Amino acid sequence: MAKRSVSIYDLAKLAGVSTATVSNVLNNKGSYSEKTRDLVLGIAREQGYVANFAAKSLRESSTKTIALLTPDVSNDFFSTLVLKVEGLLRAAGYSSYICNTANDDEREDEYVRGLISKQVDGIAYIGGVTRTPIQAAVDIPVVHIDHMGKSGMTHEVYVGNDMPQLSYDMTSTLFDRGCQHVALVSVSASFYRTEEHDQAAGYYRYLSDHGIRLDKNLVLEGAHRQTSLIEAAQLVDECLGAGYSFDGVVALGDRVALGVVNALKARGIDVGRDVRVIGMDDSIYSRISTPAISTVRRNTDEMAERGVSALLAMLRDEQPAESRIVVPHEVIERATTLGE
Amino acid sequence: MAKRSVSIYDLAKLAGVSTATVSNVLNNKGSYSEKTRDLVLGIAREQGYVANFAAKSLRESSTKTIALLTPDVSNDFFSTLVLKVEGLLRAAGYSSYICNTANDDEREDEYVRGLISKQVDGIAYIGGVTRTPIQAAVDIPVVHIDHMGKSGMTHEVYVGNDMPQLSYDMTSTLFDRGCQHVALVSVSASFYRTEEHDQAAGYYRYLSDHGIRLDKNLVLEGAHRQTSLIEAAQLVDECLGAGYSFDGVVALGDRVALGVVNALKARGIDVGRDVRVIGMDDSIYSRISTPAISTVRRNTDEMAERGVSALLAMLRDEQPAESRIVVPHEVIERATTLGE
DNA sequence: TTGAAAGCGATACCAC
DNA sequence: GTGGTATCGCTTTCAA
Repeated sequence: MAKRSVSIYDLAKLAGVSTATVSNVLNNKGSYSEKTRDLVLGIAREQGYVANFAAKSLRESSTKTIALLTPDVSNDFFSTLVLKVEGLLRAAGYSSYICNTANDDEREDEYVRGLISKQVDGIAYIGGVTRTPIQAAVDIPVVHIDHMGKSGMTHEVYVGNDMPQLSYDMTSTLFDRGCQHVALVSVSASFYRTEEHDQAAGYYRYLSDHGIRLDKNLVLEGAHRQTSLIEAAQLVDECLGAGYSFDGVVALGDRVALGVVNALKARGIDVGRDVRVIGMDDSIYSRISTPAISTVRRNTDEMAERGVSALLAMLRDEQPAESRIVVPHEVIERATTLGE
Repeated sequence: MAKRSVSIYDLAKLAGVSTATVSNVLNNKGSYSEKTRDLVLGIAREQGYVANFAAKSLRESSTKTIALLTPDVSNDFFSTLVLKVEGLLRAAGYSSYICNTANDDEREDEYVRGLISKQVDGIAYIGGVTRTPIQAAVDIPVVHIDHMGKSGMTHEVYVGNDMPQLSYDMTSTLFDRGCQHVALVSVSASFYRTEEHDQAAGYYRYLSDHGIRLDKNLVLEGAHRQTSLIEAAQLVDECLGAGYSFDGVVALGDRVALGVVNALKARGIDVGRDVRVIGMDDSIYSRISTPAISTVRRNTDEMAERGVSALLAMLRDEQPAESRIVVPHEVIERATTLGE
């Protein structure tokens, strides 16, 4: 297949100039007469010339390609970030590899080995949790989006929300509305348990800050063996079935929150009055629910933008201003906490 | 950055053999003694050698990379396919570029030009609609997943459902349950209007096959200016508000169906009895609804598998057995048509 | 302004 | 079984 495509050498021959000149013209580099430029460009166009990136990459040891590592693109929170990041990178002239790690260290290592071989210029680590120090392994710029970590390396940046503060704010929203017994529902949160990115930390801190006794029966954790929505509903159902009760729920994720709301409604509980619920992500799930679910906007667009520009800066060999970029979040109250 | 990585040449020098031998050992090709093999492999490992793919690609004119073109990865139907396809390709030793075309011809052309330059070995066109003949432009294998077209080219395969039949089955499901006036609700279906892939065709065909008069007031089309769920709800609301009525709804998509159900519920209509609704995709949206929404399973996993194996076959230069692969679909009835 | 030629890293043909 | 070397397509230095 592929009738050997035309090379810069062919163009040179046709134009009666050297490959050096052709290269210069094609890249707006060096100097050449307007005449040669038009000649070369004309021939290039008529021959349908397209540069061979493999050759260019080999020569320049830069592929203009970034790897997007994410646990699972089919998760809508991640895929929204992937979409945005890919778009921004494309605008900057980069292609993106998509790599689904399933949060599996081994698979991640495989990817990284492959990527270093494929000579990617940088890595955007979206929403995952590494136990392996990526940056050290690849020695190319790495940006972590939606995850905070301790950056030691020079070419590593973290962008994300202040998660402990975020869950703190969720919790305080409920108590401020008069809740007395607030449950915490999460699904697979353990994936996210790292020193600085503990999604649940704020819940615990709020309780201790306010001298409220932690009731472990109200901390419901699912292992994410099935859709988080279904699992969350089951957790709530079991808890209630076991005779425990609560009047507020901090749900770590809108899907989780929707599951909670559904489970409560199924038991005839008036969500928003009897029990208040708050989720996070401000995703479609919180909006399609009846009653509409209070949530926390995490500003993913800003995450993507700041992450990509930090990455691009590193690719230009600039030292990024900050190695940890905190994107603000914002509580959005809807019916499930307002009770209207 | 990147202390020039070790090359095959370095290995050769360290092992005291030629690059040819090293290459042979590394690729299990040609012949060499066991001793040299162990020596070379040992040194390669201790030097942390990784092949430079740019060089390999240049030499072999094959990048072991596939481009995934999709309108929008953040759409969960597409992203599920992307996830599956990427996984299968990875298992076969291919990396995947992710390209979001937004169904924009111009952007698509840009991508294609870039991809041909980046020397991708093949293209998986997922869920989009091309007006530009991709295959002709790139002259590499192309598989269209979730879209049927007329393949003329040798290296082009289409994989998807029989959409006209699918919507026919949706429609008949409703009439079989006793509906008399069935509406059709779609959002941005016009994107999909191609001769052989008209999502709505089966609706019209069912009506004419059964001598049922088409009521244009019951054909509700949205332009997808906002979330399809919201838009669908508005369409239904306007229709009802204008005094038209129906007792069945064919919704082209589960999100659309969910919007329809919400709109009906808001008006106090008993969904499943007064009005029956069927969606398609068997996505989470149909399952989280109360009442649960009847839908059509499209077997996306099978689509991905058959699409990828056809692509891999073409990459091996085999002629795929079929150039149009029809994946079976299956109506799944739930509360919104069963009325339980 | 233009060109000759070296070299990026790997493969493969052909001698030995 | 092993090695010398041309080659893939492009960029870039240095001379002319």
